[in-house]
Amino acid sequence: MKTLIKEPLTRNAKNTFNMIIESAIDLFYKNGYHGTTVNNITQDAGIAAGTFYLYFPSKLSLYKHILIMFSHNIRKTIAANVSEKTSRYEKEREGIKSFIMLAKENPQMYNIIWESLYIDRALFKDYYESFANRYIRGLDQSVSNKEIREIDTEVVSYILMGITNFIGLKVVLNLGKNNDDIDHIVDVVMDLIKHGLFT
Amino acid sequence: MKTLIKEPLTRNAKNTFNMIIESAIDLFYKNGYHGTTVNNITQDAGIAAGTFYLYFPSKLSLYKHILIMFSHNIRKTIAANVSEKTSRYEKEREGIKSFIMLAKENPQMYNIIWESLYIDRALFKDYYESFANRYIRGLDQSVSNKEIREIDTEVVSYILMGITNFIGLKVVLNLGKNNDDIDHIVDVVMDLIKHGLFT
DNA sequence: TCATAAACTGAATGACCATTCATTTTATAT
DNA sequence: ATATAAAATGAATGGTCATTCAGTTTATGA
Repeated sequence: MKTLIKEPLTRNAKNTFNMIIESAIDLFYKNGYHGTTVNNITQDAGIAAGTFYLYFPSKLSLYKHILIMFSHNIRKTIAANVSEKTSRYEKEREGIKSFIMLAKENPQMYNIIWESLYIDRALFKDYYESFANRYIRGLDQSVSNKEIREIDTEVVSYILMGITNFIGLKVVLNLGKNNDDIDHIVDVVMDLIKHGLFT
Repeated sequence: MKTLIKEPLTRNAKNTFNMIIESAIDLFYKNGYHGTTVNNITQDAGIAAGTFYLYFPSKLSLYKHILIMFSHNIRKTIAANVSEKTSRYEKEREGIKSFIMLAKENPQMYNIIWESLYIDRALFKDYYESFANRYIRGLDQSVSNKEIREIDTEVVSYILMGITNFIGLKVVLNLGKNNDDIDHIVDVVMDLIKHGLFT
């Protein structure tokens, strides 16, 4: 793969580089990848069309760069918050809550990551498989600790990612009602995970 | 909204109409909506480009028509299978399994529905909100029956949709391992929903 | 101050693609 | 057999858009 970006060298260039990224995040979110032209991005960033290609070899490479940024960001944020908790229950609660808060604060992130399924399927698969693998490792450890019951942790990791993602979707797109009280939503999730659904 | 389609009248025309839809489903799945041209579709269907516009006023209207077809199909299939079961537990199991089997057999369905988020956000919101509303109604009834604990059924409906969708995603995209034994996967889901995750 | 490299410009290019329409072919009903 | 409506054709149109490039401006360091 060709290099994704050409690093800006000077202070001014770094600034231009960042403005391109910020405009792109905003426009990809609002109008989607295909609904956003390179000229839209450069106009929004207040630069000439050609300047774009000083830093990114193509529109796709910019998209990939943004995806990788988000991916790092999510992992770092969640890992930092989760590591402060000790019990598996608290770790799980914190992981779910961190993700939903992140999604709520950066709705762009959410949309852009999912869209990768329609831009570069391999990228999407990679993203979720590596996310799942980290999850599985944590769950396996908790099974050893006897904090979690003996259960297929691979399937469980997709179950938990599914819950978190759809709750995030609900909050970000404001599906249904009551999307402001994140703590209540997380409580419901934890209640179900702890006690099950049935009487 | 302009009408989505112009109904074909004769036997031959119905055939042409169906070939357009089949080719489109296949190509939208393989290359995405934006990666598929109307000429791709007509070539695959073995007809002239102009013929397309006898039945669909635009590429988007074809996409919407397909989405509505799938939506009906999913609801009808799941509703039929679920109605054969009596207990909430069995209904839930059947609903999850039916969806995953459907997704496995029609991986196109899956991809095309999610892509609506990037083609027409209102369509996507509509799809999931109305799906959730049906789910909520069923859950509320089971709460009345005392088959399900007192719990926020709206949040629960998104939790369950999230689980089903991500498990479906895993199976369809073959994420991770062990994606052939659907019964085992459904067992894990039901185990978690019944007994919770923790010791 | 001057030379050099880095940044930047924006009009032009060429490929792509949804949609149209004048014309032809096919099926049907009397 | 003939008239009529329906179905089908496919080249042409017009607009969009990623990308290029020849030329200009700005910053830096000796």
